[in-house]
Amino acid sequence: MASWNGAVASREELRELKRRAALKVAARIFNEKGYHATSLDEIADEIGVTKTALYYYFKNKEQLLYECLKLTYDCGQTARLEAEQMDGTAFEKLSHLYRRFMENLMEERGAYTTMANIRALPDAQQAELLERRKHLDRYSRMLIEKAIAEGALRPVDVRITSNFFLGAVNWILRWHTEDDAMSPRDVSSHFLDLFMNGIVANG
Amino acid sequence: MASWNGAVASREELRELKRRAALKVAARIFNEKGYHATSLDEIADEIGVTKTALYYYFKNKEQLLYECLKLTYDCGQTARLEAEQMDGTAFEKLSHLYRRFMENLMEERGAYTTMANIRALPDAQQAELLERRKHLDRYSRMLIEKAIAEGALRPVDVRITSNFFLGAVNWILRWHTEDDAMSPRDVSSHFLDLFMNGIVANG
DNA sequence: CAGTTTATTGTCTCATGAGTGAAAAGACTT
DNA sequence: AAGTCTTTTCACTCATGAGACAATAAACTG
Repeated sequence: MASWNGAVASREELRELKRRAALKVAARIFNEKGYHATSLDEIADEIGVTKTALYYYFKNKEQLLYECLKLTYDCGQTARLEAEQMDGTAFEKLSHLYRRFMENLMEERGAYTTMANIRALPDAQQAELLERRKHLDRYSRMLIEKAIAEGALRPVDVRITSNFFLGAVNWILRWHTEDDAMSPRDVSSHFLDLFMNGIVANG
Repeated sequence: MASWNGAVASREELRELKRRAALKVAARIFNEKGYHATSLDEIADEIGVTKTALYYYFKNKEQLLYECLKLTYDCGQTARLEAEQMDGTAFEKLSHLYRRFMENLMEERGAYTTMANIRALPDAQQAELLERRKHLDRYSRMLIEKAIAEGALRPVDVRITSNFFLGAVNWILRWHTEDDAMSPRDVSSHFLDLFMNGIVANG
């Protein structure tokens, strides 16, 4: 690959752009083959610089992982804040939360959804990410419960349902690439439809 | 942990039991933190032996990975063979395939569903596993298409639907532990129900 | 275009963890 | 209880990849 990118911008902006680009490349490879299987040399090669250059932008490899994982929860948080501001039923909020979460993940292209590797991080960062995950999870479960109470959803097991859908969502970044035939919007619509309505024919 | 296990059996049997036990431990840790993040020392420690002892049972670390991944497709294959032998609609076969695949995975406890790490294997083994995955995938997509033609399923996008459900299934081994409150049978029933019927209240 | 800051590289160290080989410990014969 | 397998360990090597540091190159000042 060539080098960083051809955009024209100020110093600070350029630096930020390069950081972003690096994060994006890192996230893509992490999603493809996993954090531990990815070497910094590999990421650097693909950008077109040497490993050492990466250290000018990131403290270390963990920092790269941390920021990718953080982006995952930024995507979730953005979606949650939007949902919280909506007025409407719990069902509508839940739909919005999930749809936007998926769209954000696919559009961002810098997120890494495999939480298993969180263990590689220092305790403080681990705790922060776990807390953010919990927060998102609590909100989503609360909405499911409310939507059941509303009568919009049938009385499913909240834990299982949550694990079911989260698994499907976490897997998206493994198979959906930037140049996929289907847009993030279409994928998330379809996923939401499958989640809400299942696949059996009605009636 | 103590050592291998207290069963009484013949030489050959004992050896096989130990192999199995090791595989089970390895798979659990792989599912927890990923293949590359797991050291042989760690696996050995948890069994109660030294790393070198593992080499008496397995050629190398790759072999361990290979056998865990292979078990995943053994689970799928068993389910497929059962489904193929059934008589009934494509819908019924599809249900059976998925249900048994999930149950087998959870009961087996030696499978590792993260195909990303397949790259760590030699080409021949990679090809074999990819072929087996393809086979399972083809069969499952064919059943979905047939079930749509039957009118049992609505006309969903087969690729997206398949990715959706497989993601959810692949994630199971990450959160379902042997001593989970819910049995494999219950989890798979619930998953199948969610997949088939979605979560919105009918009518 | 000399001087200063920013960005990148080349070379090196060092830790970790996979894999080896020889020795020891257990178990099983006769 | 000496002798032979089988199983496990101890002590080592060796490759890989993260990270440090000093030296260059590029870009921006006045």
